[in-house]
Amino acid sequence: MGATKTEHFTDKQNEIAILAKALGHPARIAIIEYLQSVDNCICGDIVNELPLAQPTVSQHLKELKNAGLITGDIEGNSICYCINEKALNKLQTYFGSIANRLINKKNNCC
Amino acid sequence: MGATKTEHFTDKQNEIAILAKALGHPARIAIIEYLQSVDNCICGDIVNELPLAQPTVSQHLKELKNAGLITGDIEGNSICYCINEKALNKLQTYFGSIANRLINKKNNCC
DNA sequence: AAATTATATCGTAATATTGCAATATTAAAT
DNA sequence: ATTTAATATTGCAATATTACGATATAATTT
Repeated sequence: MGATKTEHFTDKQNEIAILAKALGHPARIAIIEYLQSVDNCICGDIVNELPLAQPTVSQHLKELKNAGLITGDIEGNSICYCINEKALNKLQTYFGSIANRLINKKNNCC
Repeated sequence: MGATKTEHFTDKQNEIAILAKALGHPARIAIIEYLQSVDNCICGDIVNELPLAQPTVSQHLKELKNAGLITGDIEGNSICYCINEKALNKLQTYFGSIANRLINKKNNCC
């Protein structure tokens, strides 16, 4: 054991869980916030921005990329990492619809 | 090593990461969706609803509770688990503002 | 071509997560 | 008081994550 039983859940549930999991680390939240704050997605400055060693940052970037939250394009010597807007929109829409449905609910005991 | 270096990140970053991490498993997404779908937050039916053993479900519920995403109130013999709307709203607001700021940005290279 | 710069990968130690059987706890029903 | 029911906790094995030093790779500059 130790591995998640993904096959028992729906594609949508797995998809959202993968996105949420990728954002389930403060360094990766910090990376997203940094990418969102800079205009020119000045790539590898992320390493300087974060309080972690270069290989660790590289690993976090890989996880964000695997989850589909960012893209990484080769730009000569360096790499241009950018937020994938679609993935962020998915999360916004998902949590939005859950939050909205909660508002329209009379909760008997909560 | 092996432990997350939370002290290097902001409270907000850690807070969002904790919420996202708690939702980073399809079983816990399924639990949230179930709680949101039932009107009466009929508690321990979650165990019957999920394709996992009772102790495993109990553990997932505990993690959601620790993250502040659900509450668990004793209701006689059983326990009434309910979604904490505030936590869901936090996520919606957070991803909403990131997504919105992305729209208002001219991306030079993405 | 050699040196430099930017990034990724490997290897590994420390720690965390996932899952469940067995068992404990607690309240309700008999 | 026992039994039943609902849920939590313990203990453990399998696996995953986090972090980083050392090293590899690949493009750029000298």
